[in-house]
Amino acid sequence: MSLSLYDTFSREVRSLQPLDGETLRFYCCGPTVYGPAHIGNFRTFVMQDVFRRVVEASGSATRHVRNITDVDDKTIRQSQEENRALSEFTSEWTARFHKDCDALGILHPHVEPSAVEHLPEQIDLISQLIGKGHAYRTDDGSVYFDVNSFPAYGKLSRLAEREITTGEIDREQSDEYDRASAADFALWKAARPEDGPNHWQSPWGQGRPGWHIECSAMAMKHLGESFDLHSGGVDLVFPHHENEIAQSEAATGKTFAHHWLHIAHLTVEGRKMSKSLGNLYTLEDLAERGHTPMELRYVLISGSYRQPLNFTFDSLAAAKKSLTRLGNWQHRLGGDTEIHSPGKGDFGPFAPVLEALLNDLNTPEAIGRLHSIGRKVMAMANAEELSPAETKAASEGLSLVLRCLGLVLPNPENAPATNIDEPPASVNKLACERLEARQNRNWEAADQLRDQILEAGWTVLDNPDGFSLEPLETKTEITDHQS
RNA sequence: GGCGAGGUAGCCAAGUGGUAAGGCCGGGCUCUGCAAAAGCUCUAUCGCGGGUUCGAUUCCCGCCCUCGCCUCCA
Repeated sequence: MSLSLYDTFSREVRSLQPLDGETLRFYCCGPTVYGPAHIGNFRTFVMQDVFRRVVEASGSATRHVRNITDVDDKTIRQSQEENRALSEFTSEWTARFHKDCDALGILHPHVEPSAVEHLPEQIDLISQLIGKGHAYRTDDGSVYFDVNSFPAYGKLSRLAEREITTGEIDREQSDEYDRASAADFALWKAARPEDGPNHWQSPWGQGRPGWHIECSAMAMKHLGESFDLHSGGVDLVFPHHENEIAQSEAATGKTFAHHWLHIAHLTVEGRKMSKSLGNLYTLEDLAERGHTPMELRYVLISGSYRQPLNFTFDSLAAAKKSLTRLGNWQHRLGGDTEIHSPGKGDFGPFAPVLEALLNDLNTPEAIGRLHSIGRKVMAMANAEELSPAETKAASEGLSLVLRCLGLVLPNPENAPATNIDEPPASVNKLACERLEARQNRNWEAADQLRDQILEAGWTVLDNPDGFSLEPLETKTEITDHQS
């Protein structure tokens, strides 16, 4: 069974099968590494990860390329401001990105090309475009793509149906880069003083590549001139992906990507994320509030990728509870807890979950089915109504589902892992006394001791082996502002 | 203004031409000395007004509201 997936280009849900019959080749626009990625960025990367996992579960191999944008306006400006070498600056943020991705259980792409390491490929592509009359050099040594030379321009974003705001070019841009038509976009940008040492030799003089060209060059290098699917956030539909199509197809005459996957944006508490609103959260910000990356992952896949998703701290708390519950199930059924890709397998009683995922990556439906099927299966398991074979099937099915979703669940046996603080000896002593009182069935004394422990700022929880102590929730509410 | 998406229970969020998945919260119950945890269970007629239909939340029209993109933001 293959995946049906909405295609931005044709605007319909289409069955997705590898062009070469074997390996589904796809390209994801990666991060610009000039700072920490925020949870909105991660929605895209997490959904792309689920996409890959589902394709692999459906039986296809994949070849996943995701770039690192390490040479552009933002990386150059920021590194210059910090007085640091571009490569040092970007490799630091690249490392941070990798760390975050790992924490979120995002599989590593098979190839992760860096823009600055693919300058020859980009220059070559630009040369081809000039040669074929699709691009021109300006007096300052920049090169632009001539949009008028490519009649199909705008077909992805249906630009023809829009009112193009020509003439409304940013003043600063038009002063510095002298393009012929407002719609034309830079393939190569001539060096500017403020770029510092960040310019490279080209047939058109010192400069650096434009933003869009890197993806065309790297995608074609690592996936071929024509490949299965291209993906990114919705904001990339125009102009980034539109421009990629124009550059690539003008150069090769072939269809660039056969399917376009775009992930809708994340809003935060009902509002667009922005620096001025102070709601651009990073994984670090969430960690400071006591939330784990997996909780975020769960939230990010709890809505349809085609719809804007509203992130709230309540949903993060809900995710924690759900994960705990799923973790209990997995523990009781005894499945494995690896993060790796699912591959093809028998989903057993959880087959309807895979079905939901194959239906345009319907992750909310899948999660709903996971819960309702899981509840039934666990009820039977608890009533000891499952044969060993059925238990095994359920266990394997659950593991496969979790791997499709990329969820790594908390193990109830190491449950209080969040509690790093050791209780002071005095509190511990009170708790021991309370245990003794309980063993003597002296409930009054036990309750009194619990009150004392509470006053000391700790909660005592009874369990079969004795007790555990947890610090009282210091409710740092969400009222504090981001700086 | 152009293009696009959407308004479903306190919150998040699916879905269907035949009277609405799931999660969280809340209520009730079971278990437990009490708690906690866990388990069970209850809770919506789908923005407003028309229309098509035997029947619409699901299709069409109008209105109100929200949101995204419109040149380098995932």
